[in-house]
Amino acid sequence: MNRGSAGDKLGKNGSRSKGRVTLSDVAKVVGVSAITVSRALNDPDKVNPKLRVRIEQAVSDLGYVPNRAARSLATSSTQTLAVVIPTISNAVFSNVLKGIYDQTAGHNYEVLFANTYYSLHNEEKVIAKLLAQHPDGIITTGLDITERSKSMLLAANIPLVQIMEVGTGDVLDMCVGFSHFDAGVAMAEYLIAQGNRHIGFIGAQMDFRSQRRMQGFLSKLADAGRETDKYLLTTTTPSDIKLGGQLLGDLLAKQPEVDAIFCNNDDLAYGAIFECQRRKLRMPEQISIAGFNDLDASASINPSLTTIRTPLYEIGSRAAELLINTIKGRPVVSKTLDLGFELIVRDST
Amino acid sequence: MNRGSAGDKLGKNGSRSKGRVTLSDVAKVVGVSAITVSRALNDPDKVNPKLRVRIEQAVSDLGYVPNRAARSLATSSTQTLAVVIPTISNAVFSNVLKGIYDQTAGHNYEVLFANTYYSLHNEEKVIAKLLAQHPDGIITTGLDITERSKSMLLAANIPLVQIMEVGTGDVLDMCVGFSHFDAGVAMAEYLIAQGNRHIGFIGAQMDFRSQRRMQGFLSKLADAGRETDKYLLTTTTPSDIKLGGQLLGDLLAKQPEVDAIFCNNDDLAYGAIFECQRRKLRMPEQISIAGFNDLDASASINPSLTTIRTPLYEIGSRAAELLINTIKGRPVVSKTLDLGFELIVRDST
DNA sequence: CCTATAAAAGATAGCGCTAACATTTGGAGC
DNA sequence: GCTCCAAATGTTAGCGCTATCTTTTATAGG
Repeated sequence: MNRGSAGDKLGKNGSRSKGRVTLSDVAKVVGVSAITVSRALNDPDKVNPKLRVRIEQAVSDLGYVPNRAARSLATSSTQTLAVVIPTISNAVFSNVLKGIYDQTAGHNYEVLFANTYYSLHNEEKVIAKLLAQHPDGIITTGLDITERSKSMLLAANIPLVQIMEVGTGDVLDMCVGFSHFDAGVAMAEYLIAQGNRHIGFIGAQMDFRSQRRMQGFLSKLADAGRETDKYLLTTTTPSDIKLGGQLLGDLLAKQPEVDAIFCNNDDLAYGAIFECQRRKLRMPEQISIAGFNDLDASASINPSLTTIRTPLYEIGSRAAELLINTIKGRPVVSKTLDLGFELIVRDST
Repeated sequence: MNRGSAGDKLGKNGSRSKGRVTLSDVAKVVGVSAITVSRALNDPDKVNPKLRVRIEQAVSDLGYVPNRAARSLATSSTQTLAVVIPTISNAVFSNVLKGIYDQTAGHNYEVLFANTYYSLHNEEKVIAKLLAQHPDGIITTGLDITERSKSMLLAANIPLVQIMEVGTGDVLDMCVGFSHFDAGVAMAEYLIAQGNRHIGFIGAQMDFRSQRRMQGFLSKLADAGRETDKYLLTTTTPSDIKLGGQLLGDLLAKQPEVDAIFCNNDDLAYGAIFECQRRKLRMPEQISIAGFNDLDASASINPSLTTIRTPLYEIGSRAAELLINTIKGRPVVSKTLDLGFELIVRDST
């Protein structure tokens, strides 16, 4: 049996429907009213068990699939959550997204997501686009948003969770993350305590959270009376592994005495380690390399990478949980969740 | 006149609605009918430019956001594509997904996706769930599906693209990918031509496509009169970097003479390379390592990894393109697209 | 001025579902 | 038998939008 060309948008009967089985088709077959079938499916306790069985049989015989658009229109609830992240092609956010999906899967919510590619202007556009779907709740990344985004989100009047960081700026509604500034501080403290003398920082992308990590890092270095600008190298180019090697090379060319580098993220750190390997620089004897996020490869690379483990999956699942609880009217203990971070010391420092 | 008396039972703002701005709110403000506002937004050429400007102004003043559920119901088109992939937490599929998103972003389609976690049973469930959203088209991964999945997909009567591989089994509708068997053959040919004597294979997950790669690889080895089972080590455990190191260790323990290994995917290859580094095995002099997919790190790792580049992003974008063209009734030249693969020779072999 | 025709705007009627209210049914209790 | 009440089912009226058809208004030509 062939599938028929997708061009026949209107059913054979010329009606506007696609000729799909509807609730009233089922109702007709069973000999009851449509609302009874609706109840049998959505609130089974309210229909006579015997009838219910007949209805379920008919639903299955006819292959009835509820039309969620119609349901949404009638209930003004879409059972949909919207998610705004910078980019899916970054393991950081695919981990977060996985947390969101695993959490929602059991709750019959659909997830819609969109990438901003780290642009606030794109963010406005995708927020508008996602809100047009009238999601029951929305997750956005970061606390830095434009006024326009803010007013759209507030006007939507749905629960909102801002993820990835806490402790900076205004939280519009709810918030799940950790302090990037503190993470930067923690790494600086550690590298200082390890006895490194010329401590550097390399960063790419330099979105708001990267900047906060850097600020925390530099503020601690300053407190300890260390150089801050001298061993600093950043770019707004999107981060990748190759770039880590280049930045390390550039920094070493300028300041060969640098003996420890905090890389903005693990990808850059991998690139830096590979470059050190090529230059036959012994880690950590000649140079220490540290990363951020504790992605998969960090434990296996040689030397294994000292990094900061961030609760990515948990951020996603807790944010989705908060959203769902709020939507369902369940009490929410705290509107802001600081999930912290953990310094993972390995062989690279 | 306005809609007044009929709705009065439900209070002014209709207690069922969420008090959002609707088309008729905009229409009232501008002093035209709702359908004119609808046209101004969806088919601007059909309304007088001056009026259109006033309508657009009112839309913006009121912060009107169209309700897509209502639109879907009226048009019986959801402007939604469904995507079924094994797991988002695998760079392979996040690349594919990115291609899908970038392609759909310009076409005002929403994307719904679900993970099967490599289980055919989960796949049935997520297909049912996604179809309940009445997507206008659907993308699924692989050609191996259950009868139940197949009949649901056919019953939905929407365009379908099966992605990731071509040339095996029955294509239900359309298909975009490449031949995993041929990729395995190509790698075997290359490793043989390089003069390796004891050529092995390590694999994890071992989903259908992994198996096909392995079959192609082994069949070529067999053709060349080489050992096939002796240097073979696979597991159904999900693949990750650490596992690559373990499998390499296990294989070397059994067969220390192995001098080349084709790893099921780049992640395993990275783990294998890291393990070789720790064992101070010189690559490629003592052992050659090859991977599959050409992920980001492959060009930077030491030694850089010989691998097979697969058109992941392109698979996603071409699949989405096919779907959209079919939905819009545009002619589709070919229902099956073999995008091929490319052997990337680097320093690890 | 009129008609002819195109362009612009409106009226009406649903899409498929469910909230709210209305009615019927089946027992329990007297 | 009857009343009373809860459980079960039904009726009605939209949710917000657009397909379709109809009417009005602008434009042109004679």
